[in-house]
Amino acid sequence: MDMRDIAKLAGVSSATVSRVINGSNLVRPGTAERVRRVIDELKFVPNGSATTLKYGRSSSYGLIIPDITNPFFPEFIRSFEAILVGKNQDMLMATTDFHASRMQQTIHRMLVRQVDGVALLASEIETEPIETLIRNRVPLVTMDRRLVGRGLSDVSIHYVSGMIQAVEHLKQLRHRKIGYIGGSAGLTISDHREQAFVKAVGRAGLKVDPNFVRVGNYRISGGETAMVELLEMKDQPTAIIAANDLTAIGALRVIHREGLSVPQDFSIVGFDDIELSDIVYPPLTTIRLPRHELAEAFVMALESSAKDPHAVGKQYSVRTSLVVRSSTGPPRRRK
Amino acid sequence: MDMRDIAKLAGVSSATVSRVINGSNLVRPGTAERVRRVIDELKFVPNGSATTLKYGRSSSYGLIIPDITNPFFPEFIRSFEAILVGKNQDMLMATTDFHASRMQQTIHRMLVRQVDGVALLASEIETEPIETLIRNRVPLVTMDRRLVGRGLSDVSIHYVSGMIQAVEHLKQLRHRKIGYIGGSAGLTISDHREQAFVKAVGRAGLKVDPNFVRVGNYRISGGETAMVELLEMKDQPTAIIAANDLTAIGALRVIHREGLSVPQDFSIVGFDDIELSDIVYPPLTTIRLPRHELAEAFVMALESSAKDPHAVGKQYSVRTSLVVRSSTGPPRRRK
DNA sequence: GTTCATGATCAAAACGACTTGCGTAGGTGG
DNA sequence: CCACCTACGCAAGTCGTTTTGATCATGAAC
Repeated sequence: MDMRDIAKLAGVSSATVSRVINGSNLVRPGTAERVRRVIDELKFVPNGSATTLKYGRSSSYGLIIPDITNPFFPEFIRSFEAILVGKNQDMLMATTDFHASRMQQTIHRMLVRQVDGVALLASEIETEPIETLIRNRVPLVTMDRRLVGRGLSDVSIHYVSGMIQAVEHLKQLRHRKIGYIGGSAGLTISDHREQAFVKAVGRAGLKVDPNFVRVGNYRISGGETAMVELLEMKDQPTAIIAANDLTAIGALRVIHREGLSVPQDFSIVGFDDIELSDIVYPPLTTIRLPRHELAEAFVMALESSAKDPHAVGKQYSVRTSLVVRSSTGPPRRRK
Repeated sequence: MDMRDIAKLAGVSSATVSRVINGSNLVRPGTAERVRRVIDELKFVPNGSATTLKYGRSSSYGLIIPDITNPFFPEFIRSFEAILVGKNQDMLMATTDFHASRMQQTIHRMLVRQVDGVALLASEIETEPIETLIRNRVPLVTMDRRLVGRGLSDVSIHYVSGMIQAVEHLKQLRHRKIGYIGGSAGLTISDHREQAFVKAVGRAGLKVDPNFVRVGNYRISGGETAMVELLEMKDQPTAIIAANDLTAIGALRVIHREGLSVPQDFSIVGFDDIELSDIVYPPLTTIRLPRHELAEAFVMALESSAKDPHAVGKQYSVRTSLVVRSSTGPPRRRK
């Protein structure tokens, strides 16, 4: 069943049917009504690939994320999808599982599908896949890469704002030795978070002890490993800020496993504010990264680039802020 | 850039390019190599909508889920996507957020996109959207609906196997009063879980006290509300099985909040075995629903239906089994 | 009653990949 | 030297929608 069948049954041409579907005002109300009735009766659904072929745009955006198992992403996707649905756009989601080859494959698939733009939240961002997209005139929006260009926008996260609040909060509780468990080594996004930490500590007039700064992997396991290392040290921090909530939860588990408690023995601060952080025990003090605003920024960036793929993209920014719960408190007087 | 440009540059006709891409043996190796080189150099990507239009199939499957925020689904999606990637199929994901209107919208979008099949894991399954798909000859695979037909398959979950193990486990610990917190009222999938519970308790020679059976909403909040109700009762169960892990975690939180402890005051058993269940305190004893096998069953069903959309679908089944952790133990001797 | 304007509708071309039947240029074997 | 085969070119047609320049109908103006 195609548009011509509808046209025949409604006694019009396929051009008129097309006009009715797309809401052109060049059709008499009576004719339009007749056509609509036939469409409803036959439950006609237009063939999207024909439209895409003809029109060159698919009304869909690609979304590439590293790991859907990290609760941060589902919460982001939820907002992202909801916004797109309101704009009659589809979402083509793909995960890379941190593999460069998956990334290549994924981008190729997005090109085949003629997506109108790609939101790239994967951390292992390399130049090659990005160039592939740009060359094919597919607008790209990255997260926290802080570079823009033709058809290339970026949504950066203002880590420092939340980080300063966190350090200030810990300082007021009389913490002086603050540790940090980062993300995976070598990712720019991890660097940004760590730099924000260093900056915030400096601004608070405290010192960063390099021994208190460890790497993780953005997952629970990384937080665990790093915390084990910290516990083996003679001199230990009294408070720890983690690169994300999962890392913080990993640290939490190790502390409990060792018979120590939070916040008495260690204060812990996470990052992201995933739903989970309010569920673990004790509920996590964390730096909130607002998912909905992030999703909104991405969609805005995608839309404006899709409208004019030739234009130079914009730099967007999303602020962070501290959410105080129960995993932070005054340090125990030890020694 | 299209196939003809490639043809021109390689000094062949577009027919030959097509033959090369699709691996026909009617091309001399040397020629094929030359064509391939041009494709690589220009990073040519064929236009998927043209192919879809011509062939009527899009090499993509739709996936509809109710709530991506429930960790069960990301874990499922992860497997589902990985399997599809291996088969060069794309995934069009959509969430309904439990709204029937979203479901309608979603299905319409899948039809427009010419998906080769739809995996429907949304619980609020109604007949209308299903009929729409069947009418358009789009193979459909449902979860736990236990109905098959032309182009309609089903993957059912064998709740009873795991449920019997759970009840048996509790019985051996000397529990006699076992409660149940279900899913949302009125969903068939909730009924199946509850029936499995009733059946398992009966088989263990115990009685089901209707007062001990409560409804939830598959989320933490539902588990909390139900647990509050149970705690207000004079006569209380000593063990509780929940319809999913989130519900169990909700119950857990209320118990802790009331200063009681698990498993001393209550034994708790969850359902799903999401990663989270190993992270909460105490780690949850739960009935494992293997996500990867579930995803495999879905893909198998989709593939066989896509091959022959006219054939009657099959009924698949995935078994469940108990995972014992620390949220279950002997009941405290009260009264 | 003819002319014109205007609005509604039509027919045909275009989008890009793929197929196919037929034609032909080379090379090989007998 | 003829027959045969292989590897390709060529050109036309397909998929379903959108868009275009062209045409038709209707009514108003003269």
